[in-house]
Amino acid sequence: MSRSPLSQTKAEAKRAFLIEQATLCLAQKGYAHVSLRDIAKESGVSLGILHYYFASKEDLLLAIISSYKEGFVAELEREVVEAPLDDWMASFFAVLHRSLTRDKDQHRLWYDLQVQAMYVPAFHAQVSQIRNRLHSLIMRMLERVTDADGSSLAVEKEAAASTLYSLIDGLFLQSMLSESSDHKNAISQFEQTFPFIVQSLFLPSSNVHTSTK
Amino acid sequence: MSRSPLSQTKAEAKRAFLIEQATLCLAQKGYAHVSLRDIAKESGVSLGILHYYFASKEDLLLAIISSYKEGFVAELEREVVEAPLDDWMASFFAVLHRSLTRDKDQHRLWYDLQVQAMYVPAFHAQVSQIRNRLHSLIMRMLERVTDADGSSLAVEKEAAASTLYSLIDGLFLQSMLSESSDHKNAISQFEQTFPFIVQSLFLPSSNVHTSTK
DNA sequence: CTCTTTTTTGGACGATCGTCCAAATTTGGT
DNA sequence: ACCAAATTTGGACGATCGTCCAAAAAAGAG
Repeated sequence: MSRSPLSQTKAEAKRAFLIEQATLCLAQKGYAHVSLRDIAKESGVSLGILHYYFASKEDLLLAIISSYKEGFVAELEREVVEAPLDDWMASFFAVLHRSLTRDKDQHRLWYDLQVQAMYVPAFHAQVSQIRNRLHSLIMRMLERVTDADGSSLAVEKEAAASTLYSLIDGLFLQSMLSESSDHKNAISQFEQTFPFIVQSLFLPSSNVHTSTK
Repeated sequence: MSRSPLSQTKAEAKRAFLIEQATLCLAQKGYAHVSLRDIAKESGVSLGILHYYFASKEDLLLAIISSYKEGFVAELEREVVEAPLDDWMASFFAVLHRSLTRDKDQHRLWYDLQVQAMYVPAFHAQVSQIRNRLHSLIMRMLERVTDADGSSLAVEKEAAASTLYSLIDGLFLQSMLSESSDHKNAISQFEQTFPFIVQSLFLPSSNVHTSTK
């Protein structure tokens, strides 16, 4: 009889391990310069294993993107939801700043995958799904703030969340691109302008917290 | 005697032609999926030609990036500088909107090259140079507006230009990523929020034109 | 232990990559 | 027309890619 009901969890665990290792390898070298042999060597397994757990390289990439969603986005959702409501913008900025400096390679990989999704249609659905989750995450955060302190948005919720998302995306990209030359400068500008722009999304008549300390 | 003084211009013309064809091919397939044979076939020349005019593939890529700078950025500079000062935001948005819909593949390539520059150090200098030009372009535009209608910026020029750059970058990326699903939605949100955010960069006491029509 | 199933290995396969070069061709000065 | 330089060709080279597979090794049920 089949042993799959018992060994299935073990197989999935190994599959998850391989996805994790592959993500690390991919974050280091980038989509264009990584090979299945790199991933296999980095994971300490043979090359054939990857084709045993994943049908093809494209299959592995899709699993990596999906895993990235469950990891990074879930963590971000938890941190944002659990963030204190008083001085929320400071804590929100702190989350972004910490993620930007600590998980730099992960974010670089995220932009890489997004760009690849523009060329490879097979990646488009997964990437779009993550972006939708991030978009709704930002929108829920905005709702949470407006509900708490009675403030209101200057534009409709969808537009405000979309704008804030684009701004954060652009600021992250800028901060990562200016690596050695003026990285700290970009970070400080990030810190200076981010709360300012966010504040402008709200109506000036409301009592929004703007402190960043 | 060497004929180089005369044929040099001809050689440079062919070099420029190859760069142009290579840019087109690269914009279609993306950095990760393009080969020198693709470029050669698309250009109607043999493979060896590319190594006759370019030392290596990396050399060709650098030439492409440099050519991209001279093309797109120069055009943008001309259009922005020549833009009318009255209702400047409307014309500025029009330039961005038209470039976003017409030169879509070019912009996609630009994000691709920026991401690759994060992995390949050899590309970093050229990409950073273009970004600096775009940054100063935005800053000059802001200066031009403030000088003309006597308004003033809410934050320092550097920070304002940096923020505006990041916002445009993020909006472009968002608009391109949401291709078939809600592309027009992203465009309309772009149109709705962009002048709003730009306006918030200026002090509310000034008489800034906010119309987008 | 025995046997079936699952897992893993190491290598082979054809395709394609960037690179390189000798020979053929074209070009332009004299 | 002649010749030397510049240009172009087509193919070869080794390396590496994703894919695939037969056989060995490991694992668990009986």
